[in-house]
Amino acid sequence: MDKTQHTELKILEAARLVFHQKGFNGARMQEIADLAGINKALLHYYFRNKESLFEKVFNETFCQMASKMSEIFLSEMTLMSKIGIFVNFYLNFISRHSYVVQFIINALHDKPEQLREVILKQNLVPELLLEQIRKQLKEEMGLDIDPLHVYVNILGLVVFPVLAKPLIQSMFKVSDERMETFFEQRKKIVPTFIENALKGYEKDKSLV
Amino acid sequence: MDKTQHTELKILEAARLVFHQKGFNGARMQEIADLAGINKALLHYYFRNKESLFEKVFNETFCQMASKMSEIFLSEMTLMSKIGIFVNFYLNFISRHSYVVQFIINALHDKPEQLREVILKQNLVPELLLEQIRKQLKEEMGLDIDPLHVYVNILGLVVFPVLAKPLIQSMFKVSDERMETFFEQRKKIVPTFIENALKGYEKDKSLV
DNA sequence: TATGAGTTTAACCGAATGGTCAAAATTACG
DNA sequence: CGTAATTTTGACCATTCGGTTAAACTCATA
Repeated sequence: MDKTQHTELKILEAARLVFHQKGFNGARMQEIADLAGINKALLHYYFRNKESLFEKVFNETFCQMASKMSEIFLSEMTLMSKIGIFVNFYLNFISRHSYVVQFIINALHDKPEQLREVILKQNLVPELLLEQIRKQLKEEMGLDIDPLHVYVNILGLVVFPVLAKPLIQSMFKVSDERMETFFEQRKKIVPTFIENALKGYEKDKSLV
Repeated sequence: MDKTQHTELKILEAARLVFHQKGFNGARMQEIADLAGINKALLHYYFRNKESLFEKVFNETFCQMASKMSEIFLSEMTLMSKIGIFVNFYLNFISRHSYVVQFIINALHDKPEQLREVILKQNLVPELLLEQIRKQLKEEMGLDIDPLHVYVNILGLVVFPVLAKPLIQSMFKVSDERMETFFEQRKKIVPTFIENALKGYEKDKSLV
């Protein structure tokens, strides 16, 4: 059937918008129904309840993020190229989907378990990603650093400014326009920052 | 009267706990009342409504964070010493108050305006902080980098891992104990990472 | 001890919200 | 076309939740 798929898609799209912006607690089933242009009862006809609808949206969103991350970091390039591409891609992606990261972090904060089943169901193997980074750190830069720290550093430099955007803006009176150039600048600054940092480790390898 | 202050403090303490962990939407006035060991009506006797109670908690929490940041970065030390101390202090503080950052970010996401009045009321001048960093970058390291980028980088490296703790743990199957040593390691890794990165810029000052 | 302001409580209210149900509309199909 | 299955709707329900009210209790003080 075509029509039922169409409504289901419309519901999911509406749910995505509302859940991303307001989170589980802030979202209203009525608002999702309205946005999808349907009756609230129909919402429950397609998705048993709020939880299951939220779960669908969460899985979908998380997979989208995670698969792109894997794709980049498991590809055939130098580590520094990957980092450059990653930073660039995510700063673009996130500015168009600014709620996504906060959505994921909040969802996981409330229900940390829900991630493992997604990972299993989607055959994601995050450990491979770390192993790949470790290998490239060693082979390309002669570094014996814990890849998790490096990975978390990269994510932090990219993701945090997006999360903290409202904080930064109202704290330092940054206009929307200047904020946009700020993010644009980071596409260059962050990769250089990371490269400098990693190259600095080569000289003294003492620290873990 | 002593008794009234006592109840007010008990309320604020309870409200802090609940709001920090569950946010505005997730928090229930009843739960706060229970935790404070009082009647729900008494809650509204001391604080007009949920919003005003939340605002109190938010202001208090934010000021606590911000004032310590200012204190460190406006003190008389080299920039690198400040960074070391900052990283150390916040990794300790945050691990004991793990919800605080997420609480602030979420609150600001929902109501970005509420920050400015806090800043004004508390006489915080965030611009001074940036100016100080700019000056020290220039004088101590010969760098002409936008201090906002540097500041955001520092925050990102410290704060993001805390926000993403549940993500990291379930994604890479990290045990609670290993997570604790992970944060402990960062007290050394992050300052070195930043120092390396900044020193790397000295060689080619081309980038913004 | 009587008074009155300040404090605390139990009971209650109205609106919002997630969810249900039975009937109506639409579609699939023999 | 007729009938059964699927899809959609409006009305409705139970519960939760923020907030109110009026009465009761506490306690300082005159």
